[in-house]
Amino acid sequence: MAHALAVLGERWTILVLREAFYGIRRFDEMQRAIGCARNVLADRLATLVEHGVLARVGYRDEGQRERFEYRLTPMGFEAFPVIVALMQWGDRWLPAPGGPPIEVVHRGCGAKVHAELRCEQAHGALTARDTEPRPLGKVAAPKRKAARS
Amino acid sequence: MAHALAVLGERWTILVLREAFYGIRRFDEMQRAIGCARNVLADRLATLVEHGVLARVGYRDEGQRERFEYRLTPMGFEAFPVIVALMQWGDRWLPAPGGPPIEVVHRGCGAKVHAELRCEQAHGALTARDTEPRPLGKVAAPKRKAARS
DNA sequence: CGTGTGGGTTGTAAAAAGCAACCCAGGTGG
DNA sequence: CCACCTGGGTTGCTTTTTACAACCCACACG
Repeated sequence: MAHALAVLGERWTILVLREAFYGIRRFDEMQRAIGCARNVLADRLATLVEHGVLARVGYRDEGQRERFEYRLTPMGFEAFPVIVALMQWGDRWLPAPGGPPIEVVHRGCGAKVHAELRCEQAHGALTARDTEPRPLGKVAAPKRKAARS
Repeated sequence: MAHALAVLGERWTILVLREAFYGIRRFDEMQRAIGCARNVLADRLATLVEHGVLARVGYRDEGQRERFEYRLTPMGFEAFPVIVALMQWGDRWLPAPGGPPIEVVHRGCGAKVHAELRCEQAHGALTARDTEPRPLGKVAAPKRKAARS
C-alpha cells in the first residue's frame, strides 16, 4: 500500500487518472481539465509512465507532425475501483451543490456503478465492520502493550 | 472528487486512515506505525477531525490524566473501500517481496475481502471497460454561463 | 522533586507545487 | 520564405508543504 501511494499518492495523480478514464489523453486537454501547473503535470505523467500506469504513444493527426499522448495500461485500468470508490465517498459526504457533475454508469444498461466490498465466498456486500485485518508472514518483533479493543 | 481529494489526498492521510481501520487510535502509536513527522501527523489528524472523518474523543487510562484519541466516524468508516481498493491494486501491481504484510478478511468466515465494481442492476463485477462516464447537466441554481449575449 | 509519558508546538532546512516565460519542430498563410 | 500558430513540453523563480529535531506541558509515580 505504501508502494501504491508512492505511485498514485502525489498531488494531482488521481485526477490525472480520472481524466484518463474519462478519455482524456493529451497533454493540453489534461492540463485544461485538471488545472494544475504544466511542469507538475509533465512530472506526474512521466512518473505514471515510468511505473507503467500510462503508456506514452505516438499519434499523428492529418497534416500534423507526430505527437504523443498518454493511454492507460492494464495496470492503469485496474486502478479504476480506487477512482470510483473515491468519487462515491466524495459524492456521499462532500456533495457538490447541484449534485455530482458526472457519474459512472454501466455501458449499455445505464445503471450507476458503485464500488463495494465482498469476500471470496459471496457473502454479499460488506462494510468495514464486517472485516478484520489479518497480519501475514514475517511479522516483526512483538509489539508491546496491545491496544485495548 | 476534488473535494474528496482535498480531505484524503494529502501526503499521509490515507495511511493514517488505514491505521485507524487497523485499530490504531492514539497519536504516538499512529506516529510509530506510519513513521511520519509529528507535526505533519498532528496537522493531518486535525484536518481529518475538522472534516468529520475522525473524532477526537477523551479517554482516561487508570491512574492517568485525560488524554485524547482519534476514532473513525461513519464518514470515516465509509472510506474503507478506498483503502481496500488501493491495497488490492498495490498488492497486484507492486507486490512486496514475500507477499503483502497484511490482508483484510471477512470477520468470521475468514475469506479475503476485495473491492469490486457493480451496477445497480446486479449485472456482476465490472471493469473499467464495462463502464462509461455520464455527465450530468442537472444544475440546481441557474448558472447562465453560455447564454450570455 | 526528578523522571516518564502522551500529545503535542515550535524553529529551521529541504523538497514540492505554482506561475510565467521560454523553447522547439513542424505546418499554414501571406 | 518568413512570421506565426499549435502541442508538448522545459527553465527559472517564488510560495507552500514536509521533514527532522528540539522543546513544552500537565500530570502520575516513586
